[in-house]
Formats: sequence, C-alpha cells, structure tokens
Amino acid sequence: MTLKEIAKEAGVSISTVSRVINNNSKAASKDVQDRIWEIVRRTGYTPNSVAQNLKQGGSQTSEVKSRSIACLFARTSNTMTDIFFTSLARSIDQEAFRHNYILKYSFSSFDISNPATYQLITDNNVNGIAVLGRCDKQTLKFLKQYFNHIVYAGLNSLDAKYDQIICEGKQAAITVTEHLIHLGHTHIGYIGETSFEERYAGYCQALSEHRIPLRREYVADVKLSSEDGYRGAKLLLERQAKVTAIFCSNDITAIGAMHAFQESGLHIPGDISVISIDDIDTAQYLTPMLSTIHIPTQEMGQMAAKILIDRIEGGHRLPIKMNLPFYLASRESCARYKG
Amino acid sequence: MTLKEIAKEAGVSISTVSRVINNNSKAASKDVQDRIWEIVRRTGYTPNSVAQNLKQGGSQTSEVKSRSIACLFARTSNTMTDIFFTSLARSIDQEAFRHNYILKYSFSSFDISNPATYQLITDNNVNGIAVLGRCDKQTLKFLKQYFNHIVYAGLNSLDAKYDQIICEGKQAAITVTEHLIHLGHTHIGYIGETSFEERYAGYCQALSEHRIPLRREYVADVKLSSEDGYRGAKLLLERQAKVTAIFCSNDITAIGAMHAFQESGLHIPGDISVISIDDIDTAQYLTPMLSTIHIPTQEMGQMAAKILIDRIEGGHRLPIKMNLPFYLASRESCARYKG
DNA sequence: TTTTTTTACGCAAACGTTTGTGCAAAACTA
DNA sequence: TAGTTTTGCACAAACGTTTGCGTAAAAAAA
Repeated sequence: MTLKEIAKEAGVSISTVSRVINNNSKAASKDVQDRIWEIVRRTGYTPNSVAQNLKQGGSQTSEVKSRSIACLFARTSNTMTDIFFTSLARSIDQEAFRHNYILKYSFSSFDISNPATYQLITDNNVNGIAVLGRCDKQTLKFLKQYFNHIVYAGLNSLDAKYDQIICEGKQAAITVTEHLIHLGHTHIGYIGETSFEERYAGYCQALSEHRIPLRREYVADVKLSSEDGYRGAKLLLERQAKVTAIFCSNDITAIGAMHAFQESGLHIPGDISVISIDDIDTAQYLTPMLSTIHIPTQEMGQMAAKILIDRIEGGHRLPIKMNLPFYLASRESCARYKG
Repeated sequence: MTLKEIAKEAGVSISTVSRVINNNSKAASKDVQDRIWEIVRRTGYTPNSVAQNLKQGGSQTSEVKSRSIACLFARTSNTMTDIFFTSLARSIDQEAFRHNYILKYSFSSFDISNPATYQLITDNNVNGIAVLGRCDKQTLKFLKQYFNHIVYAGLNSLDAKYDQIICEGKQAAITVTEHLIHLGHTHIGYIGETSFEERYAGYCQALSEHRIPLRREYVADVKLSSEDGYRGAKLLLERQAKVTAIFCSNDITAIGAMHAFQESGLHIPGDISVISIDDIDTAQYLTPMLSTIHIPTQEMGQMAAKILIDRIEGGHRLPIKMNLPFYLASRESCARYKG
C-alpha cells in the first residue's frame, strides 16, 4: 500500500492523503478524512519509512524523526556475553523505549572493517550513539565526525568535551583494595587485566598509599572470563604467592578464581578473601556470597539514554559529565586477616 | 556529497557516476572513471543507503541488498540478560558477519506496541528475522506476513512449515530427570517455569515413564532468575518437601537454588543433588561444579544465521528442521542416592 | 567508402514521500 | 450584490538513487 493507491481509491490527490495522515488536522473535509482513514485501517497501510527519511532527512547526518540510536561496544572482546555490557545496553534499550526511541545496532563492536559498523556510520537513520566501555580518544574523535550526538558510558573518565556517564572504576578499585587493607590484609593479589586498566591502576594506587609494596608475583594478568579467572588463580598458586586476599577485575573472573582456590582445598574466606567488581545478579547467590562493588548499570544506562535523547531533541549544550555512585556490597567472601 | 555534485564536478551526468560506482565495469572511459573515483576518494563520498533502498526495494518486503537481519526475542521477560539468548544472538551476529550481513535490532522483544518492533516490521531494510525462544503459532503467522524469511531457534519444535533450529528442551529435561532416576533418586523436585514449558513437560514425562508419582509439593513454579531459584528452593524447604534431587530450569536458577540449600546447611550433592540445563560458562566453576545439560548455543546461532542467509539469497526451498544434539555435562552437583 | 557494431554517455522516469504554491469554491463581510 | 477571507484540494518539485532507452561518435567490418 502506498499513498498513491490510497489516493486513487479515495479519489483525491496524494498530497491530500499525506496531509491527512500526518497533520490529521483540518487539511481536508471531514468526509475526505473519513474516507482516507477507512482505507488506511482496512488495508493496514503503514508509511514507508525509507521514503519518509529520504524526503525529510536528505543528507547523511540527518536530524530527523527516525528516533533511533545505537550502542557501540568499544572493546573488541566478547562484550556481548559480558553481563556488565549487556545490562547496560538493556537499560539503554528500556529507557529509549520510554521515549519512543528505538535501539538498533546493539551488537556492533567498533571495528571499521565490520560491515555493521560501516553501515551504522553511513546509515543516516541513527540519530545518536552510546559508546560503551573503555574507548580511546582517536576512536571518539573519529566517531564525532559521523555522529552529531555521542554519549559515553563506562568505568573511566574521558576528556571533558564529551557527554559521559561514569562510575569511577579506579575509585571502585581503591575502595575494594582498601576494604581488604582495613581487614588487615597486606598480601593482596590481583587477577584480571592490567594494561590501560583503571581497576588495576586503582589497586596499585591504594597499595602505594598504604605503603604496601606492589609485588609482581601477586598479579595475574588475564582476560575477564571465568576460565581466565580460574587460570589466573592457578597461576598464583603455582607461584606459591603468599596472598591472603584477591581482588578480581569482575565477578565472572572471581567465580573462576574462587573455584580454583576451593579446588586446592583453600577455604574462602577462611584461608583467602576474594572480592571483585560488578555485582551481577548471581553474585549474592554464590557460595560463599561474593563481596563485590555494586555498579549501578541500570541507572547508568538510563542516564545515558536520557542524555542522548535530550541532546538529539534539544540541540547543543555544554557537555555533561555525570558520576554515578557505586557501593561496596560486603558479603561472605571477605574476612579479617588472622595472621 | 551526492551523485549530483560528483557529476557536476566531473562534468558528466549523474547516471554515468552511478554506473561507474556500481558496475565499476566498462560503463565509462578510463579517463572519466579515474576522474570520478578521484572525486569519490577525495570527498569521501558514500552512497546514501536510504535513497538506494527506496529506489531498489520499493515495497515494504523488499529483497534487496541491505544485507541485514534482525533478532526477535519471543519472550517478553528479561531475555537480553538471559545468557542463553545473549549467546544465541551473539553467535548469529558472528555468523552474519562472516557472510557480510549485519544484525540490527537485536534487542527487540516481540511486542507490536514496542516502537522497535513496529519499526522493525515496517523497515524494509531487514531481509529476514531470527525468532529466538518459545513462540506461539499466531505470532509466527503474523510475522510471516511481514517477513519473507523467518528462522526459529529455541528449545521446542514448531510446525514443520517453518525453518527451525532446535535443541529438544523436552528431551534434555527427560535426560536430566532420568539421570537423577538412574542415580537412584525418586523424590525429584522441579524449580522453574511450568506453564507451556517443554522442560517441565519432559520432567513429568520421565517421572511417569518410570512410574514415579508427580507430586505437586515437589514443584516450585517460579521464573528463571537466580533470585527466583532461591525463592523456589526456599519454598520447597518450607514445605518440607522430602526431595533428594532437584531439577532447575536453567543454570542461573540453579545457582540461586543451590545457595538456598547450602544456606540451610544442606550439602550438595551429599544431601541433595542439583542439575539444570544450559551449561553457561560459569557452570563448571561453581562450587560444587554444576551438572547440567550442554546446549550448543554457538552452533545453533551459527546454523540459524546460515539458513536465514541461505534463504535470503537462494530463494525458496522446503522448510528445514534441524535438530542439534545436547549432551549431559555430569559434574559434581549430582550424586547417587544413598537412602 | 559505406555499413555495421561497439563504446560512451546523457535523458528521463521511477521509488514513496513531504510540502510550497496556486486556485477554485464556499463562507463570510460590507 | 460585490468584495474579502477562508477552506479544500490538486499540481508539481524535491530528496538521492538506479536503470531502460536513445544516440552520437568511434571502431570494426564490409
């Protein structure tokens, strides 16, 4: 069904049909309006959004009513199975829904050779993008060329010129590490990523501020899956690192690490304390219940979507940097050091 | 940049530019071609996909080269944080990528009042859709009107007229239940969804085939989060159900259930065996390691994408029903009944 | 040299919309 | 009744493409 066909059937011109459907105001007589709407309903006509967009938007970076946004995952790793990013994206989706926006392209890792990314960039139907996770300046600069509106959401701060929703990963790491220190631990291990990693930086800083030497053999540089956590813990065990507490980059990694320790007969938290960051849904149902930092992914995604949509609709304002608070969910996996 | 501008600058007609860029064959003289490509490169021209699509596709259900597909989540619950669906979708994304297809609209739950769904349906840029998870006939029928190509992926079979990739959830449930029975258990509980649920049906059937009465008080009808699993287990404990083994709908639920049991001082598998379905990454790193059914989500997603793309490109053939095998990952959480 | 084929390119229509302009007829005003 | 405003609608241009058709010039064949 097209406007043309409706027009023919109703015996009016295309423009009249278009006006009736869009303005639905007094662009036509009651009689004509009724006739048109009847046909629309009967035939189940829906406007061809492609044509609409062509007509309205025109040039590539359009500002038109496609009312859609995209999520881009900054890290090339297996982000889509990473619960942190998934719930962030999901929350963005939900909030967008409330504003009658839609989220497409929610899978694409940023990779210009990836057709999804390419199509995303050249597709003038996307009004703005949310960049999720650690992202370097070059990439952001590049994206800025193609998208009028960008909001970043993640664990580390950016240049002040970008809209950003952050929950300070470094601070969280410091909080975690100090929690262990306050419990009397001084031999604190780290399992997770280290390079360009805020959480590792926080770990180092907290140790240094408390005059605790950073020992290379206490650090297992691994990726962030359960398997990696398991391997990381095994590595520390093999090295016979005399750690009494472990800080894992995230909960998933912690699950793997805890298993490795328990497998070796160590008791958590009796023999070794474990703590991490994320607070995924299952964290409080593990045995022992995992102490972790709660990151408000729900709120972060919500704010990211809100700001993005606000930018799209409200024109330009000064960039916002929004800091959302985390909190320590102290549960069973950490105990006071009894030396 | 538009064809028009390029044409003007190169001193040729629009059609020539279009032909050069698309056919890149001998539609123009070497000289003209070079001139055009130089301008294209210099200005970074990219064709306006909206206009392309309008021209080519035309009507709503187009068959054109947008090379994009969509995922639709059949269940309205929190599917996007459900690891099972996430990894399915992710696998589809990866496979699509290999074929130079892209996956957009990966979040949308099927809900016609949801603008994402609406836009998805009226957006003629999507060549086909993959429906993930339990889906009733009416919905499929409805979708069939709007999409030329549909493939279903999930745990239960459909009418033979649809392309479908399935891993028999009912069979998996039977296998799980029989595994418990073979271990000597006769008082077997169930935690998870029951209505229209293949897994529950399998549980019932297995019990019945082995002449074990189905007891209502052994069944906790809950949703599928960890919290629900926890509550389900608590419920059984409160009822003082004398179960010696529990079958949970999925791993996430099982994590919550295990925690509830352990919290009550029960030992797994010493006092109670727990088994479930999914085999998520963390399952083997839990303590105790979770016995579960491994569902080949990776392969399922891959096949779904393959078939969908094949349909899009190869025209119509007879519908395929593909059954992928599961296997029992027997780990620590189940033990022989010692009565 | 003439005829035929090929090459190289332009013209214009079409895809389904939106929207400015124009013009009759109907409804007011004087 | 004549003049003015309003209403109701059609015409046509435009958005950026693709593509069938036409044709002049160049190349090949006769």
